[in-house]
Amino acid sequence: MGQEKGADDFAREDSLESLLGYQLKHLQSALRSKMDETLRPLELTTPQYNCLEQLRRRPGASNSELARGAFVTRQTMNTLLRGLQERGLIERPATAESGRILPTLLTSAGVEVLDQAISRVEAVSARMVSPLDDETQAMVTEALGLCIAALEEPENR
Amino acid sequence: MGQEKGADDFAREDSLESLLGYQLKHLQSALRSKMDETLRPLELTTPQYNCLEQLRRRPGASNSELARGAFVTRQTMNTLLRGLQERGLIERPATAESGRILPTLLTSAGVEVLDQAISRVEAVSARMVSPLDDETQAMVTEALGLCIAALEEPENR
DNA sequence: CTTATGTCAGTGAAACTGATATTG
DNA sequence: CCAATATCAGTTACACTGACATAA
Repeated sequence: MGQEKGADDFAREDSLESLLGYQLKHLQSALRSKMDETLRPLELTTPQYNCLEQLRRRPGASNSELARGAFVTRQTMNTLLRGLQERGLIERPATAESGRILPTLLTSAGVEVLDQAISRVEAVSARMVSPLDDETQAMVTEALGLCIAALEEPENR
Repeated sequence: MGQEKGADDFAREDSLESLLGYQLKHLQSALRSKMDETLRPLELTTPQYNCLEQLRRRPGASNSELARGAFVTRQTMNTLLRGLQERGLIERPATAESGRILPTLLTSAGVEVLDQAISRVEAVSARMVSPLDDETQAMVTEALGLCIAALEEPENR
């Protein structure tokens, strides 16, 4: 069957900008697949992992804080958190000590699962960037950061 | 309120590789938001746009072909196509001429909507890459391509 | 009064897996 | 028999908007 087309062939003969957008989508899709795959044995999805991983770095974060870090609404994050709480991976006080914020913490079970998850995800991550030397990697990261800023800056005001 | 945290602050003090993954997610999220926003007046979602745009470059593509190009399953693409067909933006023959492939084509209404969509999306795309000179842009695109290949190559076989 | 938070409710587009039929 | 296609059916994790109460 000669007419088999790899996914990449679809992007050819197009402008440079849209190619970058396409590559972005392609890479994100591939990364998401591999992450889901490597996390499946732990019964974690990628969004769940991201949530736990954020909590490792920011213990006691609030729901809204986590939502911002994951680029979703409070409501969406709340759904994620409830699932993780039911599984005993995180805990939140029933009532707020001050204000409305309910600081979220990893349970020991959560830490345990997360540790395994991290090592698996790191392997995927390392594989992804393996073709890039440190300099290139840093440059790409910086370039992406510039793109983010350009998209997010308020345009006319 | 001094403890307000921008989304970026969450990624600090972490390894270089995961930072790239995080930037990737962040940029993709921002791009998706802006695209949805700019496409909303046309009542198109980003996946729908991607589907139409693919059809512009590959008129007569089959469902499976489009699915591969969008990194989704045939079933998912089929759902998208049905929606677009009901709106009269695409057309597919009711029966296959040969084999089971039903070649999909843009209708004139589809072309019309797509033209408007493209110019809007191009504006977003241009804004995204505006901080990068052509050389950097090309290098980033190439680097991302290498990452994709590294993730997708069969590992142990 | 304004802003940020948590949460309930409803909804929805998009993704998945599984199974079936057909064609080459 | 095998591989690729199309498609039906069912499910689900995520994501959204809207609304409301509460706290600073």
